[in-house]
Amino acid sequence: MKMSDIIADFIGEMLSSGGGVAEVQRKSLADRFSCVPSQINYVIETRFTPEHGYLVESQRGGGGYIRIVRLMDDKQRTLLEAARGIGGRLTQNDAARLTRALLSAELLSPREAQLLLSACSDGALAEVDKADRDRLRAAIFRCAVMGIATA
Amino acid sequence: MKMSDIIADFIGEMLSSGGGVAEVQRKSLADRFSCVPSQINYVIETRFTPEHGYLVESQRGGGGYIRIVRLMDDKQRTLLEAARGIGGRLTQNDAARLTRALLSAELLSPREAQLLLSACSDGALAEVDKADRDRLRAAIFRCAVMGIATA
DNA sequence: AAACTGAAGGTCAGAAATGGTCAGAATTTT
DNA sequence: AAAATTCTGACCATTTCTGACCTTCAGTTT
Repeated sequence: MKMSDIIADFIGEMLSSGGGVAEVQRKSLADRFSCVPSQINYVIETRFTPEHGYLVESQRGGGGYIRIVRLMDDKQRTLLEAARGIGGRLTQNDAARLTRALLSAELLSPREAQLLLSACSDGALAEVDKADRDRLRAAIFRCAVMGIATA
Repeated sequence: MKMSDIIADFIGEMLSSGGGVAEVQRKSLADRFSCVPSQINYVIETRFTPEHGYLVESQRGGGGYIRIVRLMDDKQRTLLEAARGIGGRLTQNDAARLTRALLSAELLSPREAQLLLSACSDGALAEVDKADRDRLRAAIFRCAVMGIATA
């Protein structure tokens, strides 16, 4: 198997386990596969292009990175799945985590994420009994996400 | 995570909890993050510029400080006013009307409008007593709009 | 009032840490 | 053998971080 394929597979794994987002450092990856850094560029340029359904962002300098995002063709479908996956209760932390995930998968814009989070924050639900909050939060979150998924 | 990002986040937190204003001392901040003071300048110069919507004032000498102020643009201000204008109760119809208004004023995108409306729809609040719904809806709506206005 | 002093903050050049590009060599496929 | 693909390395660009040196301000001393 060619090195490029091995590296591409590795990135594919990262994408799967990372919910569609993989962030790597060029040098580390190159070291791991004992190749030259530009090899990583080659792999990305030949297998993770927009035509293949990927989006790549990178940042140079200290702490730099290369982030590969799998664009889902049917974002709405994924959103819908996410909404269905929400259980009967949702803590504020869980809501934040889920929102971050949807955000990094680019299923929501930053503003939409903020809107969603604020709408089901403890602040918004202040007048609701603590015991009921997480259930209500789950309902609001689910409805909101389904709302835009089926719009 | 890069030091610059960590420091920027810290300042962001201060801005949020400080209602859009954060006042720091360069040396203390640098000490807290074990970096050189000019690093603080770097962070401010790269992430809290006027282009990013911030205003920075500083004062040298004893008791000196650096104050970072988050500026709101007109849209944010208008959104905030809209949020403040929401009374203690909001019917689903009123929510829809208000949302349409914000939408046609281009203060919200269609998706944001849909998200907002779904989040405080009767569907989302099904488990809440009818008598309480409009009050809760007002709270959710207000929080959500303020959330994006002050993001 | 003027000078001094110590405590801030400001600037800037350069080092360090990453990622990007591209021409050409090596290898594989046709 | 020709064409296409893969790999490498030299050189470039960008971002972050550091430190030496500079400026300003408030309070204290003369």
